[in-house]
Amino acid sequence: MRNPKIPEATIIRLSVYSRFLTQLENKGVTNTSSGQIAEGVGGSSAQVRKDLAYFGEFGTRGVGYNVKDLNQNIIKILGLSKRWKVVIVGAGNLGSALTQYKGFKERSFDVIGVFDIDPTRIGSTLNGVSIYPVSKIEDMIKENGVEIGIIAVPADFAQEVADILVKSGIKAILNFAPVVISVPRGVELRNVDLTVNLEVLTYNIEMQKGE
Amino acid sequence: MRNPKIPEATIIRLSVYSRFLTQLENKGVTNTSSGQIAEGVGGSSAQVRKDLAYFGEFGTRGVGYNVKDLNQNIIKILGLSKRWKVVIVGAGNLGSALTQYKGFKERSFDVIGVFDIDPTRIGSTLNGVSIYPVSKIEDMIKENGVEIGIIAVPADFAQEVADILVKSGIKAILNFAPVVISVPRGVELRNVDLTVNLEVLTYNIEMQKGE
DNA sequence: TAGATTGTTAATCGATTAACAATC
DNA sequence: TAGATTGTTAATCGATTAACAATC
Repeated sequence: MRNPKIPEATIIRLSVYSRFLTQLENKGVTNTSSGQIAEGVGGSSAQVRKDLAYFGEFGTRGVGYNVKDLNQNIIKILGLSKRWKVVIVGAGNLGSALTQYKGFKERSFDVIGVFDIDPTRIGSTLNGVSIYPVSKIEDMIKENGVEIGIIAVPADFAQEVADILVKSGIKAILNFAPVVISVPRGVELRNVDLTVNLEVLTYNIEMQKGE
Repeated sequence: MRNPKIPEATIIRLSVYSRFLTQLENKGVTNTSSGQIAEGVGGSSAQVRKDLAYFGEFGTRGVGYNVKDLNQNIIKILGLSKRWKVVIVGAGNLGSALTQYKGFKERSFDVIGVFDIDPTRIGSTLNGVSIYPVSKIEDMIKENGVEIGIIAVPADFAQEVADILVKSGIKAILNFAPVVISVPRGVELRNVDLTVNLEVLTYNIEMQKGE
């Protein structure tokens, strides 16, 4: 294993570095440094170099990094040099917004189907993506080799949906429902928790006042 | 300062504990233990006790915790015993979904206005919340003492919107735009990064394959 | 009392930061 | 060569885990 326990925080930062490098590329910048990247993403240059060092040597001492090269390397590390098929379960407000979110396509994610239980929604399309009944999830995943599922249903149904996704062979789940769900080992799970994020803010606001 | 550097991870977990305790309350459960909470949220009992210990003694040795009491204490810690006014900037798909998101109200957040630059959107309402022109942000924040702003505009406009919010006296910002924005010290900032979350998943999927 | 479970301390683990030799 | 910046090691810092005395 050439992988000595890489912090998750490092992976998150690599993703942010990559986005920043893409910005530089678009501006026509060809060369950069750990200092410039750090400034662009709000970190330290030592941390940028450390994060990159887990995966190899991408720069030139005394010179810095080639923007395009480095970005391609990070994209490769993150697994984004291929396109990923994604299904979204829940075609409510949030599910619909996510389905139509342009940022996913730019970063190599293709939403190929949305699923709902509401018969009035089924059959219509969102930005060219069809809404199917939940009963079709398994076929869709198996026939297309879908590896990522997004859960955007109310909390009460989230575990049930997770179970369907797992049974269908999904590899990873991004959960937006405000509830803790459990999946077997081997299935990756991340939670995007909208209220938790706001609550960290309110805690911090109150702390400031109290100081 | 009776606040010896509390890890942000602790605050995030407290928010999740609180949600779990609310579930228990709704089921009519009156008493619980650090072990039960840990099981419910996928952590360890030692960590639950440690997290709570930063703020006081909420349990009884040999007995456990009173569900309602503990939840109220955590809610107080997080600053949620009052209601918070929130404005959302951006009435596109994501901003609209967030405006109509029911989970916020349940956790003491009231969205009192949405702002956009698109004249065709301005004047209509989303779930009873009016869409105003961006030029009205400052008045709205100042007149209502709004403390939290949510950014749901494209990346290119995010910094500009952040500047407006800051200038209007906002205390905290939740940023959904996929770009690093900067705010002065004293303004809290958190980022909810949709693509970064997917990219951590793809990295992990690829890692598993490689092992 | 015996059993259970907290609150807290100490030990461990892991991540970040600082420093600097290597080298372009 | 002198200046710049990387890659890497060692030092520091912080968070988690384990253990257990306190006590209901």
